[in-house]
Amino acid sequence: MPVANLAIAAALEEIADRLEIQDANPFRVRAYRNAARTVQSLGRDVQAMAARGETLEGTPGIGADLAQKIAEIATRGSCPMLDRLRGEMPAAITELLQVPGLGPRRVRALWHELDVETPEQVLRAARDGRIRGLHGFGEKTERGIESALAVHLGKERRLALAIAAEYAESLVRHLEGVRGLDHLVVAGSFRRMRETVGDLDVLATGTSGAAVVERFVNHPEVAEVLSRGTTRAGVRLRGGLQVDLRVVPSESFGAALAYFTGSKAHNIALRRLAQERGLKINEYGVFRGGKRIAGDTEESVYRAVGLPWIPPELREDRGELDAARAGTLPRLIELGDLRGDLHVHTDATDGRDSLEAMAVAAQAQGLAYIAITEHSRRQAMAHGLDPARLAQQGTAIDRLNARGPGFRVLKGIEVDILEDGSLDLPDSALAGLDVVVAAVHSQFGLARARQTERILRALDNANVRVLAHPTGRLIGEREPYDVDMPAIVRKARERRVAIELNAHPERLDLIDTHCRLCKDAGVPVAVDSDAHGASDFAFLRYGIGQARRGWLNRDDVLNTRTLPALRAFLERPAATSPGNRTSGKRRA
DNA sequence: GCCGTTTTCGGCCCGACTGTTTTCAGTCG
Repeated sequence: MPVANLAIAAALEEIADRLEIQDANPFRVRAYRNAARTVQSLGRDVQAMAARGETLEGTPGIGADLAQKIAEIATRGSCPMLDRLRGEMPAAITELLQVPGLGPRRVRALWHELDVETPEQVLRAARDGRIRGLHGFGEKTERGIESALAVHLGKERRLALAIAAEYAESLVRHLEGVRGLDHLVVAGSFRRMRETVGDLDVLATGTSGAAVVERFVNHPEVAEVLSRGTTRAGVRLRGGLQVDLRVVPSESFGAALAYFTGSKAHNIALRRLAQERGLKINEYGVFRGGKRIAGDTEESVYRAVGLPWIPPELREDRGELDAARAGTLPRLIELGDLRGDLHVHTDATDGRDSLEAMAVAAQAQGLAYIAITEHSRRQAMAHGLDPARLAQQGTAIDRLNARGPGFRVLKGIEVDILEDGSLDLPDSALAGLDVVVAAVHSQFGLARARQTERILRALDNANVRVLAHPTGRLIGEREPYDVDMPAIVRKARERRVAIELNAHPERLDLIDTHCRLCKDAGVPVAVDSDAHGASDFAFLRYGIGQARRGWLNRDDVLNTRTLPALRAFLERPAATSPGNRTSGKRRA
């Protein structure tokens, strides 16, 4: 999504937060939250739309009023209502809503009764014992707030999916031995393969909930038990990750799985659909009146409301229910569909393993080909290749391929896009390669227009076949650089260039909504590991998760193609007369 | 604030757990 959309969504969330603290109509609050979500996952740049005088009116959940407010926020960063709300309450107060255990009512009470408005002030009030005296608060609540605030002020709260996966797998192993345990699944955003995970939701079915809960709270990593009942418990692990467990009867497995997989927005939409049919969905099943009519499997739940099963990665209320109803759900790509990997490093530059070791590992992963794409010379710290070393590596690749048929190693490069949009290696060095992957590794802070122009110019070089990690973000570390992604996708279509979905767990760059942008434009996406070591091909699983979240099917992904079909795509258009914009080399 | 072949007003998803309560409000997912 364009960065500006994120800012607009944040402003809408802020309105919702402040309205909530003012005890506004909850459905009005929800309207703002829904609008924020819509703007955030929109493929179009709302700021650019506003500049053209277009609004979002008519988009589901956005009427005349919200459309007008969004346009104003897009133009000047705020709107009169937000200005007014900001004037009526302290600036930092919305941050308190992020603290577990603090909702709008308590935040309002703390602010009005104790005149505290920042996390630090509330923490001090808790430590001074000033909170327990307030109506509706007690000593335990005060201690809960104190400990939640200490965590909140300590560190960021969302973990990369790959890290969460290690905890999830450990928890599953720990619980598997419990007697009477039937199903055991980690649901939630983890199952939806979101790029970061705020907490883990473990769902179990079986005869003895108490036994499962008992085993669960005794996991060696548990630092604190937040709650425990006979069917549900919550803990915080030593690393700070919160894990919630829920145990339901086996006949409710499907309903509970759907329920705890979410997303919340998807569930709300699904239950509304059920309501229209005179049904009620909860975590125990689908009910007509008092009678249970479905719930043992997820399929049965969706069937009850007239829909086919919807893959978890799509459950974000971004049109999947309509698509399911229309029978147009995509047949999502699977890890096994990948035939190759077009972004791989070796120890010739900053990789950890040799060319041969990388080839062996890729083969073990089930791939039929890889492209070796080292950094170019500008990346001095990574020992980037100059033309001579690139040629040397080509010779080594020839030798490897000569050993026999079957697995193939392609010659490539991850060439730097320099600040002016030119490439870090001359065309003469690039022309002989099988695949040229271009990427930005410097000057992340350029203004949007310049950054976009820089990348567009790089794509005009006819040697470039793939644009790698298109926004340069590092999850939780570095923001994406500010680019006009719709413009880049348009250029990629025009130049027949693929766009990479970098599967490295810290990158996962392309994001899901941009995957859909590519899909809709017919621009192939390359799901690549960016492997710097033999074990890194395992990253592909996360790239596939992200691709599925972006609605991609096998045909949308470049490296599902057979080697001959891939080569056909990689082939440079024959040189033609200048000015032909779909083929031919650009003038230098 | 949005939305509507039953409605332009009156709806808007559902349940568990905790703590502070004597029957429930607040929060969370």
